Amino acid sequence: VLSLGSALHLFVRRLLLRSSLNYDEVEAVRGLKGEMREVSARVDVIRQGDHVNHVCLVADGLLARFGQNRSGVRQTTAFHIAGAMADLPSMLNPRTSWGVATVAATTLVQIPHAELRRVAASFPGVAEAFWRDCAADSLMYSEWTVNLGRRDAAARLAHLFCEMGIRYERAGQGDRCSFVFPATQVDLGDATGLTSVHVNRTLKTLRERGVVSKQRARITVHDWEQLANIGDFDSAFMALDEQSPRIAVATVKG
Amino acid sequence: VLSLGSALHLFVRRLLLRSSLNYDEVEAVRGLKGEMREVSARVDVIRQGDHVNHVCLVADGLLARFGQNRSGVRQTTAFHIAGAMADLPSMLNPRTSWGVATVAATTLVQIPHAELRRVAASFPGVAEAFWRDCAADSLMYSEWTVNLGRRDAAARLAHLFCEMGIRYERAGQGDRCSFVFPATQVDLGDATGLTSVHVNRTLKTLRERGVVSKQRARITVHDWEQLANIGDFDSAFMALDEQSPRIAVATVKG
DNA sequence: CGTTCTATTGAGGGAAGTCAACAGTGGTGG
DNA sequence: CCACCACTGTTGACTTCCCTCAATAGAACG
Repeated sequence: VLSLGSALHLFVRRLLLRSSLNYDEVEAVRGLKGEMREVSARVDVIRQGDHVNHVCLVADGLLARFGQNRSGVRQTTAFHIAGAMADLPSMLNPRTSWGVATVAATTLVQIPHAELRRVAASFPGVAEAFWRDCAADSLMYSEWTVNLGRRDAAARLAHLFCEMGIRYERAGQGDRCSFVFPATQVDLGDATGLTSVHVNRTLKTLRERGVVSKQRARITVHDWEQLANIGDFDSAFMALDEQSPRIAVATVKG
Repeated sequence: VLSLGSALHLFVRRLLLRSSLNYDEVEAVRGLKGEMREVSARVDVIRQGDHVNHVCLVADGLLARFGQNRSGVRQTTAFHIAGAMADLPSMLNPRTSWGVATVAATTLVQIPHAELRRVAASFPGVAEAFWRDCAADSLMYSEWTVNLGRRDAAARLAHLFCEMGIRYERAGQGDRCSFVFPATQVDLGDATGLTSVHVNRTLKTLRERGVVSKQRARITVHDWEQLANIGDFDSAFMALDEQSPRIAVATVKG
């Protein structure tokens, strides 16, 4: 069952992947107040240029952050899985330059900026954790740029599958070789800068080579080694290894 | 003449575009210690996977941050002009997943992470300014993803020129219609995911249409309106407009 | 005054896009 | 409960944008 508490639990888990937080800080994050909201698939949660005063924490489902060109064709710039905060940077600049849409039916928690600011102001360690979270996302954006700029269709898809596999695994939602990723071929095209037709053809060859296949929402990797090779994938960029010690001095309960 | 002081002055100027800092905080940033270093063009300052314990502040010149695919072809993910900190996120994770190279001869200041951490720990407002700086960069990465994924060659180049024009103008280094941007056609290809041959052909048509031209290192925009139109450019993504009030409580001189 | 980048142009090829038709699949309402 | 409809996936034919290879000219630099 989905509750505010379980969503915040996932979020804390995510923060702890990249930050050290003490008991008071974790409790402060877990004490955030927000409003649950259920959204069906393929709905725009935030439109480009919106002025928002809350962030969207994904409790379950999948969100895509996107930009679009003049003719309205979308380019996904990030996927947000359960436990991720879709637009944490909006607490620094409330005018979004991006849009956010649901890929599948999604449960999300809307947390007012004021809540986040209150916690971040009282606990510099939490503010730092938010910063680290944003920085980790930022690395992924750079990697996507490389993916779109310098890899062919098969490599782009393979890279994406590797990335999502690692992310779902790290988030405790499946393992890298079998995970639920409810993106259609259109969605995959939006994320890789390809058309859905070409995604279809490319998936077919990957399937026929016995590398990876997709049944409905489930991705099954039959040969991780080869997939990573095709996708030119090095998990180092995901900032999973080492981290610098925290900067913020610990604060007692505020 | 280039000095540590003038470089830090540019950096403070940059931070103030997106953050509010009080006198003590500005003084703390201006008091950072670092080592000046002159690097000639086309030199790798940081290699992918390096473990660094300092950041590079650009005093003068131009740096490119890049990733590469397996075969070593580079994809530039960001340009860093004077006043920018090339790898500020490395103070959170010292292992870089990217490389940094000089595009032109560049003077940079190497500032130890320890210095930055000291200031950020004493002044949460400065830490927040660093966070905002990273977040603004992050927006640009997303925009580059859109650029590479959903725009053709002419639009990619036009978009890049618009972006750089605005950035140089905001940094007080020229105006959007005439600025020094010492990237070769190869560099432009690395940034736009094109080959230098195709960059050459595309620049030719842009020149012939009277939109923009390039003489050596100088870009001259003859028709901003049309350039922005071709490049599908909306400066809103550069987070220049509004910003949320600061989160960190002001700290007295530490 | 050569050497090495950088810019330019041509010819030909290939990866991905466009257009179009059709087959599954799932949801919904009569 | 079935029929319909919208969405998703699949495939073919043709086109186009960009890449590759190659040759040459111009600029910069020691």
